[in-house]
Amino acid sequence: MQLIMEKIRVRFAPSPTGTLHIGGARTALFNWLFARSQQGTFVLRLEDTDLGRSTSESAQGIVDGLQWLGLDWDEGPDIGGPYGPYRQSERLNIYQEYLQRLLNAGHAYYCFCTADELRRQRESAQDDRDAYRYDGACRHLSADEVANRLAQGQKPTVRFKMPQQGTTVVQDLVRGKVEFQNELFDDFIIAKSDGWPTYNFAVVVDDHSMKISHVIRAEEHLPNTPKQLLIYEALGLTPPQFAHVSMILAPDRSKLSKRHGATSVQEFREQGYLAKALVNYLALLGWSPGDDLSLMDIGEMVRRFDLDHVSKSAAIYDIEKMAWMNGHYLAELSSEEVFSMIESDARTRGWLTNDNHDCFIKIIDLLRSRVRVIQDLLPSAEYFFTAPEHYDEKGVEKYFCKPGCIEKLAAVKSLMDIQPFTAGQIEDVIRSRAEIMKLKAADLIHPTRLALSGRTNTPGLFEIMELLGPEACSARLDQAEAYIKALI
RNA sequence: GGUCCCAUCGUCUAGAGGCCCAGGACGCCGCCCUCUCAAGGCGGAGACAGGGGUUCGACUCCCCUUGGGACUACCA
Repeated sequence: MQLIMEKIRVRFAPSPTGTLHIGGARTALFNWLFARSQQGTFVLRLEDTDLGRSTSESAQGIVDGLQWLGLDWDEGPDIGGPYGPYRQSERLNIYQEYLQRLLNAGHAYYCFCTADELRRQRESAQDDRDAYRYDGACRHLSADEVANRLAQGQKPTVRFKMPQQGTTVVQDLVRGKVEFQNELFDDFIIAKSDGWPTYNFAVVVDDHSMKISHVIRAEEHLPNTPKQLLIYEALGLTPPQFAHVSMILAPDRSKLSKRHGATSVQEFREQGYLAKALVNYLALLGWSPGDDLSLMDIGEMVRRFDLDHVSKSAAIYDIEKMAWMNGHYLAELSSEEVFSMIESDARTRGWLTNDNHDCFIKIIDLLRSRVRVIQDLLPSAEYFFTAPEHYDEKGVEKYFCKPGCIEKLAAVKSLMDIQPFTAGQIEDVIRSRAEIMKLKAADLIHPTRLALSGRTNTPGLFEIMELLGPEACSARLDQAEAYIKALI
């Protein structure tokens, strides 16, 4: 027997009240992967019914972030689609239509209690043993009474009439069967007094009218799901399938927030992380391909993605592993690609000029395996452009303060007329000189490195010397000699 | 407080009753390479939260405890 499956349609529905967090990015990624792996449709919907907090800048930031990650959508606010509009703020008439249906059928009612009254009730219930629930004061208002208050210009909210008994079962694709007692819920508000729907009502209307087949979203929405299910039922609609993915937590196991460092996609981007790395890392946070594979391009993820391997437990995000992955993807870029990513910064620093492009590429090749994020590359390249202003303290102690150091530096300096001045040549000459002096090559190399770069750890010394050129090398060796003499 | 979810190395995870005295990855440690630091290669330490069941057999199933998390708004 073959089941006729409806076309898979999923959505990512952020509220544009902030940046695209990595948690949201991962939810978007899972939806996207699911859609792409099932030949389904991925829709982007903006949940901007909170008029006070939603901003267009935030919406733009989210859109930019998704695009940067490479998560493209088939329908959305910018490109439209058959089930639009895709911005909740443009769907008021649709919500009102469904709201009216609920009102007419007696599944919802007007509530004239003010926000103030409600807040007071909630506060005084704080010390009680049980949870606060709306007392249903307006549930039984007569039709006349309602008409009267409406005529007076009072602006009511609309509440959903919660069944007082029975249980609602959420059949979750990652969590299995989850049951809720209806009596524990109160008559929650589905439309605010300004006429706009609240989240629990708007999602139902939107997911249904956009023909969403699978709702893949964060676990924090699981307790909302029974309310939504009851709305579907009251409306006589078939609900979509649900899959609640676990949360991403900060290293201290608390909910991710600004104090945990970079948490938004934008910040990672600015810090020099690669989209490929972020996508790969996020995919593995809460999902596993089933075998030992961990580095995957997005195509591989699409091929392997399935909801069965989405984990139920919360994941703590580990910046170390993220950085390692970034280093891996950084290594895969061509030098020119790395170059283009740091080009403007390099010009600003005055290091990149119109005629040192090739030299710059060589510097990138020397440094790239030594940094994990692109933004660290330039700061570690300073000595290629300016003579050291100070020398590493431990290095000074270890090399400069040792007897014979001046002689060693002088010996290297005497070699600066090497022809051609290439890494290979320089290495040959310095090594043989060390032999003549009955020294290990390292005895010449270490003080020279410190003299030229001010540091004890750098890429290969001979490559650095080639790029610096004989004049700069000589000058820096002189500078170091003067420094050492001043020490004594 | 109430409701719900979750629980394998420090972290991300594999594991769908015997294949597991538990596999991989990051990190950590050691070795190799080597002019240092990275990168790379090789090796090592490191976990089934606790207690009861069920079963010939439990990391896997059930219950309790403990611990974490989410929700409890005219936010989403």
